[in-house]
Amino acid sequence: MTSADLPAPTQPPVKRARRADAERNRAAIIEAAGTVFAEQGGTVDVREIARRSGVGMGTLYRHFPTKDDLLATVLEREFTSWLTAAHQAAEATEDPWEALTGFFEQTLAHQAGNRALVESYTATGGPPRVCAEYRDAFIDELRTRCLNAGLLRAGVTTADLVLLSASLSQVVQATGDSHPGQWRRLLRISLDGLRARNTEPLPEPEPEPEPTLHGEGDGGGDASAGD
Amino acid sequence: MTSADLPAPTQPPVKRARRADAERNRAAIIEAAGTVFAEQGGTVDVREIARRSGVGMGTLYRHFPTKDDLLATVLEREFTSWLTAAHQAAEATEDPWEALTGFFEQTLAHQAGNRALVESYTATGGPPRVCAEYRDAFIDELRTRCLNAGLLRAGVTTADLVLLSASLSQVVQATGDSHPGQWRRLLRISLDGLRARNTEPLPEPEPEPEPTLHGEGDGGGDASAGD
Amino acid sequence: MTSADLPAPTQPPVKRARRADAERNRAAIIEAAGTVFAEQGGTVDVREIARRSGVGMGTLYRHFPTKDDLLATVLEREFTSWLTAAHQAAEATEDPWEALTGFFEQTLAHQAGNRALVESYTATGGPPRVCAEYRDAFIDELRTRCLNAGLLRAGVTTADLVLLSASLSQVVQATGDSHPGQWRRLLRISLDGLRARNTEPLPEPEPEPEPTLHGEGDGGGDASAGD
Amino acid sequence: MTSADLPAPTQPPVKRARRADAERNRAAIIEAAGTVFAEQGGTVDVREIARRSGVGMGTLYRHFPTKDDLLATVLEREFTSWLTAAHQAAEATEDPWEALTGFFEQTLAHQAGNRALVESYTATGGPPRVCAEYRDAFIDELRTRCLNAGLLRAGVTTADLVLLSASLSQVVQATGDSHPGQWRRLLRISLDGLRARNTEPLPEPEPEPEPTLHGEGDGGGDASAGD
DNA sequence: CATGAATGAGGGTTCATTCAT
DNA sequence: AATGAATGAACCCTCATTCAT
Repeated sequence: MTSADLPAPTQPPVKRARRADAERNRAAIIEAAGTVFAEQGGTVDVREIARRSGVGMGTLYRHFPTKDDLLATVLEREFTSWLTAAHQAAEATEDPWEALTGFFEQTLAHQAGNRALVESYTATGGPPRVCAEYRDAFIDELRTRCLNAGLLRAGVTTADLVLLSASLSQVVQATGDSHPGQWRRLLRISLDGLRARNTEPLPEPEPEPEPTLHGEGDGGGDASAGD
Repeated sequence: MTSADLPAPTQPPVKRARRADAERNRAAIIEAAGTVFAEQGGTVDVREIARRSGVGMGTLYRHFPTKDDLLATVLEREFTSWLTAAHQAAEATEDPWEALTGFFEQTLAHQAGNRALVESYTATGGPPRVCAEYRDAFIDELRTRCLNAGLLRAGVTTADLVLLSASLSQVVQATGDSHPGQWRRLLRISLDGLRARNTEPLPEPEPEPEPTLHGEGDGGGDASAGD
Repeated sequence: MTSADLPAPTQPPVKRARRADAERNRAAIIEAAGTVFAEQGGTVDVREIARRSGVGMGTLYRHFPTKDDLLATVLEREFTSWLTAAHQAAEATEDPWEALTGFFEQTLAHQAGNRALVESYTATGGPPRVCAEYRDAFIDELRTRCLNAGLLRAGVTTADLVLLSASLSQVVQATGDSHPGQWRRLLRISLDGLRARNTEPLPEPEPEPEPTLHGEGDGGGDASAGD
Repeated sequence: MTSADLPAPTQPPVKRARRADAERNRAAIIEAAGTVFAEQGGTVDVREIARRSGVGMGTLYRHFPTKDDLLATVLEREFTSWLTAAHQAAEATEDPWEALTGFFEQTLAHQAGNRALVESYTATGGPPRVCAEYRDAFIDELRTRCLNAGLLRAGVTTADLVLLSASLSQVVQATGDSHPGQWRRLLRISLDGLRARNTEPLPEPEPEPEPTLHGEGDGGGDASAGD
């Protein structure tokens, strides 16, 4: 993933001299911000992040013109890395249902204890569009595999699955300290509700009010839990 | 302007009047706070509440020494009123499963759009102990009825149901504006996962880590979603 | 100027209790701000003003929601008090030309050393509309008196006089420390150029570009130096 | 990317190249700064200047140890070039009064729209000494020509003329957008006040207070508007 | 020497809480 | 007891200047 993987024998390693340092700072900021946002949520003092990154305020603001930009960046990275890992895990799993289960397990384990991440589900904006698209595509894949294998309840949409994961994430968050592991029970229950043996039709989703902002809504594969 | 202007010849003169006045103020504050917290969440400016209650800051702080105290009081009241209504509805319903379903429906309908209430699930603290106990007792009743009727999955605990309701509440909140009604699908899925036909055993809850703060947890009927 | 001047025997002196204090603070803020703005211009730290007023930041911002509001208020007050004094002096002066001269003298003496005031001529916005109108009306009066007495050069507009005063104010400012009194010479020169014995016609003012904001422009009595 | 890539066999090798490069940078900085300062005044972000010059911050600060130094340099250059042009124009004009008039016209036309230049009249410091001397000498020349031709009012000093030009410059600035051309009227008025037909003596300049900083001021040929 | 990233002291503004009236 | 003005510690962000590369 880093350019270290690519041999660059004939190129002058110039011009990236300062960039290296800056990149390290940027990384440090993102990492510190990730930690701090996860621990304390999106309302932390920016100074705290600067302090923990070991950089000055100016550096922080050079890299991220706004606190919200920083938060968005951090969330996007966490989203992406989570999705990547989840995707790989799912592809490595033969059994479709096991893949679905594993996805949820991984998701919840990953998001437990990340306050900012969970906050992002409630906050306006939600995950960045790109992530959401990627996520939806991936989840849709899982869904299709399970459907084709006759394992998934008829009528379950991608949006349902997305919402379910978001919903359970918040449970993980809420129970994280006092009842760790409790969420596995809920997950099992929900997944059992998704099994094909549940033949009752699901209630039709009401038509969306005004598609003012979110230009989705094809009725079948809709998603986007977080906005 | 004060009720002191009104002579109250036959009654113990001043004290009562004050009391009444104070009580009215307290009620006004709680009502306004309820509205405002529901609309804008727990981060609103206290002034907004004072303004809408028609009382001064001093009065507000006389009744509630802290913003958090006010919030806790408001939440407790909303919790209680919700539980009372839910309880009555449940008692009026013959069919146990219908009672359970109705409870969830009512809960989610009630909590949709109450930002502070939903926030309270994530925030440390959660609902006050008294409420939690009441709630747990009530839900346990629902659970037992369904169990006895052979409708509820074996091994489902009160805590599971509590968590489920909290979890779905957050979904309602998050999807409220963009996908209203979407939550009914999730609810159906979850409830189907709770049906007795699901015979797989649920994962055992791990033993609690350190009962540092919340001294509950009898192992079987434990609950308390919000801490 | 204070309500102490008005006897209020039959009214309850209630309800202004806190107001008195607040009013004193407000006055203190305005006075301190006046001083500080005059000394250092409009860029001073708000904290400095708070310090010199003896109030906290919150108090300052309670009275003036924005630094600019404070500045505007201060400027308006200074404008008004200056105009009032100038008006009275002019009315007390028989000779029209002497009235005009006195007005300029008073203006310049008053504005010498007030950085913020002079800055306001250059800054966008200028004096508040009301002040400008009052000022223009007053200057127009002076102008008419001189014209009727056959003392003022034909074709001189109110706007000319307004501009002249603004212009000389800046000279006073610029020369204040090093060449005090120097401005009197310029003033004399300018006034002599305004005398009726100068019979050459003045260049026509070009038509205004776009009357986007300032709804003036009757061609004859136009004014508004500061925008 | 540097000129070091170009071999310069027949010349003293490196040093000159550096010098040339540095000189080009310096010129670029000054030019960009001139534009930016003129457009936005002396408070612009130094980065803007660096960006427009195409040099890094370090280079900029190597050439000008302080933002103020850069500003001073820019102003000095603009002053000088303006004076040079004005001087030439004046020398090419036969009629002394026309020369004087032309000087003012040119000055005002030149300084209209140069925010920093006009700001410099109000700011402490003013134009650098050298410029002031040159300017004073030149204006004194104009003055003498007019005096000798019997066109200029008796007692008018160089300082008066300097101040007048500064004063009118600010008017131009202030009215530039809303009332363009308005300043010509004021200029005419002032010049008419300078004509020899005005025989009233001008008020004596008060003796200077303390020649703390600016050791000029012989009473007759004094000048220096900007401090 | 050039570069541009880093620094950090402010600057304007908000808001939970206190306190004089 | 009620009022609402006062408080001041934070908060987010900017920008002149320095410094490692």
